[in-house]
Amino acid sequence: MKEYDYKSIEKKWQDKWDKDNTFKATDDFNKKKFYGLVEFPYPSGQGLHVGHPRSYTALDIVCRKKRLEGYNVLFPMGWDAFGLPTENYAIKNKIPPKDVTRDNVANFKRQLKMLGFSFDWTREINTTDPAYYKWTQWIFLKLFEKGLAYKKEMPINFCTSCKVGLANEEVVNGVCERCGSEVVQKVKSQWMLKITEYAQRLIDDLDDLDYIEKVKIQQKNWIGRSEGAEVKFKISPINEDVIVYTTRPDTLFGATYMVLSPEHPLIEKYQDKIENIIQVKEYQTQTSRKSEFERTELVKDKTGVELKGLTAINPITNNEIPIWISDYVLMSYGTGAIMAVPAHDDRDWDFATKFNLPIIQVIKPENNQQCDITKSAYTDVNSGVMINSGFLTGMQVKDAIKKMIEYVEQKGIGSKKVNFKLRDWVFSRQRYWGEPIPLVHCEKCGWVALNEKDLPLTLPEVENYEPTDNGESPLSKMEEWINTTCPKCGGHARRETDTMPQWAGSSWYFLRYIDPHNDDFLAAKEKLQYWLPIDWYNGGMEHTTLHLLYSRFWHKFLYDIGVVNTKEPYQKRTSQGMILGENSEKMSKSRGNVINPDDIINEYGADTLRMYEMFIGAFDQATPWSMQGVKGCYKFLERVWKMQEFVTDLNVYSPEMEKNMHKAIQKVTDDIEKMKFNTAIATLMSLSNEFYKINRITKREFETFLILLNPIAPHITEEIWENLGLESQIAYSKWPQFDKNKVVEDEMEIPVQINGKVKEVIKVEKEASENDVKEAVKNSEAIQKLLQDKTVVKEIYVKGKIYNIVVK
RNA sequence: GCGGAUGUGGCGGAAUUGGCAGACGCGCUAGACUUAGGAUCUAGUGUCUUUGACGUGGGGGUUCAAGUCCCUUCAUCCGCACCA
Repeated sequence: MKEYDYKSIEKKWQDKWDKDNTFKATDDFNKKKFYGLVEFPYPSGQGLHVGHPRSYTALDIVCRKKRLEGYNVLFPMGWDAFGLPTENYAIKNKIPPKDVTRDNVANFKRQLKMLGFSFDWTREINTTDPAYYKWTQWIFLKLFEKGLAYKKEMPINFCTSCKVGLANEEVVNGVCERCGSEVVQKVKSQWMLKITEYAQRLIDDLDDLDYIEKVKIQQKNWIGRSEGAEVKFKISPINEDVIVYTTRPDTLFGATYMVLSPEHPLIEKYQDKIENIIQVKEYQTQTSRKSEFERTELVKDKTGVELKGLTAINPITNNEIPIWISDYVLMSYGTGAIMAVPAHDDRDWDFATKFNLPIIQVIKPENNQQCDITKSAYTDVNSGVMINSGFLTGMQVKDAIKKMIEYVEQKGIGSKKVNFKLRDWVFSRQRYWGEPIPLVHCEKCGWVALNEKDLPLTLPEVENYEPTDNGESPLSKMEEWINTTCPKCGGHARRETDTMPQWAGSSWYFLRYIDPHNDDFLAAKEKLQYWLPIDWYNGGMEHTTLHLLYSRFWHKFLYDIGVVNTKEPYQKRTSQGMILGENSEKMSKSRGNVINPDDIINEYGADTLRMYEMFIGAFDQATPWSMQGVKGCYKFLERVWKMQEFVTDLNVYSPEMEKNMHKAIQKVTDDIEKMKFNTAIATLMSLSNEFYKINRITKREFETFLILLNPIAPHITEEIWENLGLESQIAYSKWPQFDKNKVVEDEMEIPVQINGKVKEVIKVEKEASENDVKEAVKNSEAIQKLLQDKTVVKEIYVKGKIYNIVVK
C-alpha cells in the first residue's frame, strides 16, 4: 500500500480537472440548472486568508453535490480588482495598478486552484478588464438616462489620508473603513445614485426571498423606514412656514419648542431678523468643523442656540414657541427641523432640561404606573393614554396618532409621510483606479452621456497615481484626455475625472458570468433567462448593507429597463461565520494570530484544509482555529486512505452495514443542504469507524462512501476511486439515493424512565403495541427492583419514544 | 439607547424540535507494538461524598418529561446609533 501522498494526488487531479474542463457549465437549456455563487475576492497583496475557503468550500460542496444529482451547475469565479489598496500600493512602489492587479490575481488564482474548487474557469472575469467595465459604464449611462444618476453639491465624508470621498457605508466609527484615518466633512460636487427611489421595493421584495433572517433584518434596519407626518408650523414675525417631520403626531399638544438643524436654509434667508445672528453663526461654524463622528459621539451633552427674534406657532395649540438650532437635528433626515416634545422624547427631554425649556406631559401611563416627567421622558408608544390634549384626551396613543394625522390633513396643515434612513449612494471617487465615468461636461449642453458605441471609455495611463492636494482625481491633470468634444453639439467639452467606487463592478458581476465573452451585450437574453436567479449566494455578513443592497438595487433597475427577467438577483443568501485566531481573537497581523492557507495546504493538503474548515463548527458561527483540529481531520483522511487495505471484492452482504450506509446517505444529503457540514463529516467519521470495527469494506460500500465524501474531499476520493478500478471518475458519477426501507429497524429501543430519569432501555418488536411494551417493562428485572415498595401513580407511553413511570 | 445573536465536559461542538444530554473530533489516562516516538492500534474519559446523587450562565415556573416552552436575571459578541 502506497502512502497517502496528498501533494502529488492533489496536483494530479487539479491538472486533470483543468485539462478536461470537468466543471464547465453548459448552456443546455433543457437541463435543470443550479447557479451557485460566492463573492469574488478583491485580489489583495496579502493573498487568500482562511475566511475565503470557508465560504468557497461550503458552496463548492453544494455545487459538487448538485452536479452529482444531475444539475447543470454554474459555479464561477472572478476578480473584483478595482480599488484603493492596489492604487495605494502602486503609488508607494511606483508600479502601475494594472501590473499590481495582474500579479495579485495570479497569486490568488494559484491559491484557489490549489484548493480544488470546482469553478468553471472558462468564465473567469475581472472588473478592471475594459471588456468588462464597458458594461459597468453602460449600466451607469442607463441610470443617467433614466435620471437616477445626478450630480449634487453636498457635504461628503472625506478621508484625510486616502483623499477620497466615502459613502456613509464606508465610514466606520468616524474613521475610514479602509485606512482608519480621520474622516471630515467636505462639500464637493458628487455623482449620486438614487437608491432611495428603490427603498420601499428593497424592503418589500425581501419577503419572497430565502435569505437568512439576520440579513433581512439588517437590511431593513439599514433602509430604516419610518411612518409619521409632516406638519407645518407658521413662523412669526415672517411670512413663512417650516415643515417638521414627526413619528409622534399624537404629542403635538406637548410640542413646546422647535429645533432646526444648524444648516437649515431659513437661518440664511432671515438672518437680518435674527437678533443674535453673531452667536448663531458662531454655532454654525462650530458644528461644521465637527466631523460627523464628533457630532454623534457627544450624544450625552446637548448644545444649541436660540434664534432670538423668531418664534414658531404650534398649529394645534396656537401657542408661540421658541426656535432653537442644535446639531442633534440633522439636515439630511426628514426636513431638517423638528417639533420638540420634551415630555415624550429622550433627546428633547435632555435638551429642554439643559436649557430650561417648558415640558408639558400629554400622555400618562396606564394602570397607575409610576411616571415622573421631571426625571425622564415617557416614550412608550404601545401603551398610555392621552391627557392635556384637547380632542385627543382619553385616547390610546396608537389611536391618537391616527386621529391627529387625519386632523392635520383635514385642516391642511400637514400630511402623512414615510421617511427612510437610507441615503442616495455617493457614486464618485476622486481616484485613479476605478471605472471612468462616461460623461462629459459641455458648456452649452451641460452633462452629456457618451454614445454607447464609444464604450468602453478606457482608463488612460498616467504617470502619477497620487490624488491631487485639492482632492481631485489624478485624471484631472491629464489635459489631453479631459479635453474632448460634446457628443451632442460637437462643441468643446471636458470629461468627468472622477471614477466609480469599487462597488460598481461588483453590483452586476453575477450577470457577466452567464455570458462572459459577449461583445454585443452584457449577457444574452436567453442565457439570462435560463440562469437567473442565482439559486444560492454565500458571502460575508459585512456585505449586507453595502454590496448586497447595491447589487439588489442595480438588478431591480435592470429589471425595470428589461435587461433581466427577475426582480431579484439572489434567491437565497447565506453567510458564514468568521474564523478567529487560536486565541479566540479576530485574526489580524497585529495580533500575530493569522493562519495562512498555503502553510496548511503544504503540511496537510487541500482536502484536510477543506474538511477542517467545514468541521470547525456550525457554519454560521464564529469559531477559533485549532491546529490540533486540523490534524484530526488529516488523521481521518489517512484512515480513509487505509481503508483500501481491507477492501474486498467479495459481495458480503451485511444488513447492519446497509442500514448504516443508508442512514449516512440520508444524513449527509440532508446536512449539506442545511449547511450542517460539521455533522455531515461526523457522520462519515462514524461510518468509517464502523468499517474499521469489522475490518472490511466491500467495493460497493466503498464506492458509496467515496461519493458521499467527495464534495468535501474531492482529491483523495477520486484517487481511491481510481485505485479501486471503478468506472470513470466520481465527478461523473451519481449521488446515492436514500432508501427509507433500508433503515427500518426490526426492533426498537424504548428508554424506560422512573420519574423522568432513564433507568433502563428495553428492546421490543418494531410493531409492538402499547400493551406489548407495558408487558416488557413489567418483565424487566431492573424495573421490578426499582418499583419495590413504590406506588405507581401514572404511566406514560409515547409510541416508539419513551416509557415513563411516575411513582411515589 | 435600538436591533440581532450566543452561553452545554479540559477544548471545538452534537442533540430528528419537549422524550436516553455530551454524537463526532481534539485533549487527557492506561495498555499494546516499538530503532522509547509529537507515529499507529486498543480501552477509558461530564462532576461528586459512586448500591446513589447532581448536572446545559443564574433564579423562578409549566409538564409525566425541559438544553429545548414561559417569566426573570446576568455575561459575552456582532450590527446600527441624536433617523425626530
